[in-house]
Amino acid sequence: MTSRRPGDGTIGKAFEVLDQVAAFGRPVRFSELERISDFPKATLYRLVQTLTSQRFLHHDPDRGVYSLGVRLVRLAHAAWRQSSLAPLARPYLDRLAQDVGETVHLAQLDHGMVLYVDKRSGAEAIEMFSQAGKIGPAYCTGIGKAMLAFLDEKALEDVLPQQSFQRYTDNTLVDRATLCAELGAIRSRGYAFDREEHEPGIVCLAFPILSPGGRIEGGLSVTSTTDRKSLGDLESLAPRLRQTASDIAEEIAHWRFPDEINTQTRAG
Amino acid sequence: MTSRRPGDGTIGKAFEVLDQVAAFGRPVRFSELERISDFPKATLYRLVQTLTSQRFLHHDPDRGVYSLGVRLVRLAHAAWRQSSLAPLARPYLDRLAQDVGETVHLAQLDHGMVLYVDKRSGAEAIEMFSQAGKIGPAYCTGIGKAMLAFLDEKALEDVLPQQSFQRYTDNTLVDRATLCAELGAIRSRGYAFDREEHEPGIVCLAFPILSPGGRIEGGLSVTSTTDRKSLGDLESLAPRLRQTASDIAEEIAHWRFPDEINTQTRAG
DNA sequence: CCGTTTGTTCCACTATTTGGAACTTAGTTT
DNA sequence: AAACTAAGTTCCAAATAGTGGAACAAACGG
Repeated sequence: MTSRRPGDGTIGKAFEVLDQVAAFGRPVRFSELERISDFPKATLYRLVQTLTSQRFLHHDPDRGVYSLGVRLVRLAHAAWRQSSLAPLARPYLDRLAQDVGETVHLAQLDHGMVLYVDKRSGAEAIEMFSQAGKIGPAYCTGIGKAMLAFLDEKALEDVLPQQSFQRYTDNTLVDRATLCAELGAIRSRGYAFDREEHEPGIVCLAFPILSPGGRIEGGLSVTSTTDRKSLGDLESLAPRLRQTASDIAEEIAHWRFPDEINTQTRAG
Repeated sequence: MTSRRPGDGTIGKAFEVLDQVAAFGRPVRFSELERISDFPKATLYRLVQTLTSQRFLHHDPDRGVYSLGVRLVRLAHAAWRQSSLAPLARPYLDRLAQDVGETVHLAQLDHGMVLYVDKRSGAEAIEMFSQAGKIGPAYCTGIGKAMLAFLDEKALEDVLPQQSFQRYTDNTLVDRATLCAELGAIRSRGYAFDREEHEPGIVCLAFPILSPGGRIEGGLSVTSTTDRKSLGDLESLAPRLRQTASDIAEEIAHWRFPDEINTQTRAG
């Protein structure tokens, strides 16, 4: 029913349960889970037991509810640190945000969507939705389109069907053909705009971060509001952004992991 | 060999692999994993394939290395948001940090260790995964001891053997008996100190956050350095801290999740 | 007090995982 | 260039681990 890939067996099922718990966005009863799940009660029960024993779920015995476990936070911290993109890009983001005085985002593609991995808020705090770990659509954000545009044909073929093409504003690109044309333009221009396609009044300029081999490593964007900056104003920041994107790309390419240290067998 | 609980079958094995990748702290070759893993090559291979297909691991084909996948970051964001502690405590942390002008930590217990879930450094802003998700020892930090002291006997029995009792400084409590005595003192006093037990020159004052039922929900601490604040100075902050801890506790107790909204079947 | 809902256990059936071994590449050495 | 070595990938029969219908226990609501 759901998009569980064949061949991922029990492990895939366990992760599906995790996603279902996450989708609730709040602690959840066993019976609630059972209702939305395809699994028979006993099966679901055992999956939940196992996940709880592994601390990927947390069971509050007072309220009888399950929520995502803290071990995820712990692992995610490790994931963030060992990803080559976010930690290396950090100082560059700081400097860029300071220079341009607007909100700056760093993102990666995850399963056809934009996953924000870091953020700097500009002078004024526009409280938009975005924080590390947050996800958003790819087809209607500047940073999303910048990354899509540089996927190879095969990867794009995977990712296009995952776009929901929901209309958020009058400017949202709502079909595949229009999006593909736009991606072509972005590819030849080298960068992408968000022309209020996701939220009215919000515009952005975005660059891809490309490895020397041309593989897409992530995206970088500057976001502003129409009453502060026109698209033309934003475009004048293009050289500064391009430079930062390529600085980050080079940093990643040159990065050699501190060779051969078997570190800890769990410190404490 | 490793502490894989019996009965957690294939799922436990998959998570063990995730931990092993995390322990490297850097992208890792398949052969490196094979070396430290108890699993036969073919088995490990399939586990890694499955985890990669599920985006819990990421495979960089250029370098032939695996790292933790971005899906973890995504799930962790959901975990952080739906945990009752961290999001609810946020405004209280802000205010407390501003008032006391020192670093403030919010933590939970995870597997006998301290898991930091939020932090304020005097003035500066939040960076979620660079700081949240970090772990530290429980037996030699103020916030850790504050939480240990209020565990029930059974839970404490689980957790004490997990302490490494490594000596970090002259003041570190390095055996179970001494620690238990200290926990008793903390229980009757209501709060804990870190008397340079983890790092020389670093002291802290910490309170537990307790549910109405007496269950430990987390811990709250103010950290300073010996040249800025004496233990006595810190202790004078106790009423302020106690208040904040109980405010947070009450917030958690009163929190009723926005009843019965089946939200999205995955937005887009 | 009794019906109802929610959570937990059992166990014969079966599908999935297992891992030794053989087979490719890719990279070195003689 | 042929002969080695190491890393990564595939196969398949045997064994194990997961399945789920159904019965049971506990908690709730009127």
